[in-house]
Amino acid sequence: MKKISNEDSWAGVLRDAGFRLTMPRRAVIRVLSEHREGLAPEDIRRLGRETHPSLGLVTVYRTLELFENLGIVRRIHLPGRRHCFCAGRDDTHFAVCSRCGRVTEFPCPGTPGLYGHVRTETGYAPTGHILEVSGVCPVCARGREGCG
Amino acid sequence: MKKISNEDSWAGVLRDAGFRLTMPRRAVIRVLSEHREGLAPEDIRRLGRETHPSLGLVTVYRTLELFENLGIVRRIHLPGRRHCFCAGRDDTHFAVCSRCGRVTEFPCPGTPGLYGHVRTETGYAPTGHILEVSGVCPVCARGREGCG
DNA sequence: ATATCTGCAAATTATTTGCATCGTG
DNA sequence: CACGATGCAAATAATTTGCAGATAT
Repeated sequence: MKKISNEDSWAGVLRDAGFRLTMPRRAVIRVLSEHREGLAPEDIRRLGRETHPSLGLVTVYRTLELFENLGIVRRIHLPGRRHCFCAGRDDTHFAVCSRCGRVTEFPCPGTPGLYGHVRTETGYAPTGHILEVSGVCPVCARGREGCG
Repeated sequence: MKKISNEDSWAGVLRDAGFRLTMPRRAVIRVLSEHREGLAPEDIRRLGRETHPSLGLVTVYRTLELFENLGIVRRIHLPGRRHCFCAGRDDTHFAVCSRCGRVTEFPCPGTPGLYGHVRTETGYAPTGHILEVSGVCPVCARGREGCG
């Protein structure tokens, strides 16, 4: 019994939402599926051209925006200024390796405690949150050569 | 006994770190002290010109970078793409009002639980984190006119 | 006095838009 | 076939750099 791959599952999300499964989108899906680190739009275009040589940067931007809206790609807010993107559902969070840039998803530790804390401290009624943890990934912690 | 104002305290940080307290920097400090919402560099320049008419956008960028490095100003990563800046120490977090954009600092709810969770789930050794909570601020929750 | 800081103009980088064409459903 | 999607070129927005002159200490 074949396990449904990440790529197949994304294709399903696209179709279910009424969007077409085109070659450029396939290329972007493949790139994001095969990489575990945050990628800038320009990186995605370059890597995507390995399988779809005519892939344009504009299409990458549009595809990322679409995938972000569909909840299957996440924008990463690195300490610096450039936005990166990564495969990931929008109910999870990311750990970002400060050595190699690898990104790993982890489930939300739970909001009740946090939201109660915020309500007490600020009076706000919380509705959502962004959480990113930076640290050293297992590969970098073990070997000296890192994982990049 | 006069309470040390935010502005005086910032001036102290600057001097202690060996930087000069110039008019443009005073202007930026004043703007950030007087506003409780995230401001884009362009906003800061416009508001800063009320007291220092020759304030340039480039200087605003450089000042924000300096203040961020000194740990007295924080970059806010809004859902969209534009970076905003806000007064705040770097050991706190922000609640951002989704209605009026007001930003309120709150103390970190504590990292041990979170970091243990991340370690278990990902194997990463956490060293820091970004946390932003979105919600409705008390002013917007009460009146209909919001606070903007 | 003098090294830091500033502001302008211009360069660079990031992102969006217009439009003719292409390709999926 | 029809409409959504693409890619290019160009427009716009965001940020950085070079440098001559101003200014805090």
